[in-house]
Amino acid sequence: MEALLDDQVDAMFQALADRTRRDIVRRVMDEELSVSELADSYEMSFAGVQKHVAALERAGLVSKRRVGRAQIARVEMSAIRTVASLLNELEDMWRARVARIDDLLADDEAAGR
Amino acid sequence: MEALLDDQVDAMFQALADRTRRDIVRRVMDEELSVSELADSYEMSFAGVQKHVAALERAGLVSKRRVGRAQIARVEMSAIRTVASLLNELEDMWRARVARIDDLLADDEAAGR
DNA sequence: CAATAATACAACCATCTGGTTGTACGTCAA
DNA sequence: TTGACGTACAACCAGATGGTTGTATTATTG
Repeated sequence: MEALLDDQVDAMFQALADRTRRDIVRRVMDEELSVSELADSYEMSFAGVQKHVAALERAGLVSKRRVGRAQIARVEMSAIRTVASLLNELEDMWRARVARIDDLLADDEAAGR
Repeated sequence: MEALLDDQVDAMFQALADRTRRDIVRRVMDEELSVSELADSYEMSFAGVQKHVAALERAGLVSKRRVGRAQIARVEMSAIRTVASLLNELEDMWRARVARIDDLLADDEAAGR
């Protein structure tokens, strides 16, 4: 397991806390797209979209490769999985807590109420 | 399935994009705690912690119940699961995409390269 | 080489954020 | 009833965010 720095986790959640960036992630997950192809999908300026892609890249959720004069964005699925597992681990903690409480109740029962 | 509004998703990711708030979630998941009990764990002012709890509550990740003069915070696990499933769905999309590409390659193979 | 396309980035702006202090209000204890 | 406790919230501040326009850089095309 990689030890995740708080700064990195902050950046990942922050990057996902914007609907345009979440949409970019979904679109790029479906097929790799250049920054200008992405920009065509949104009302905002090219520079606006470019900044969003840069934010996703800083967070490690997206990477780019140069093809001619285009920069092709692709999703870094491992980073997405990292974020997902942070939340899935909470689910595990929760189940452990519920089990713990159930045990306590069972003990009370066994000890004669 | 509940249709999730972008505003709500924004708020949930945003709430999780702060290390103090993520820590509060973890601590409150382990055991319910009052706002002042929580506040004792952090360097910042009581009001600072109170605002963080309020942000988590606005995002629906935490709820509070009054006990005497204390407000006891508890995690809304269903909301955490909602966020987790948004990311887990991306994993499903990814697997579908990979399968699609594998099929294309298999077709090429079958069609004699 | 000149012109255009795709990108990056600086500078700017309004708004949001994460923190602070101070004040007000409901609840418990003496 | 009077304090003290636990909480909420307003006002304020510095710095981040999400958008804009304008300019510079690099790569392709005629």
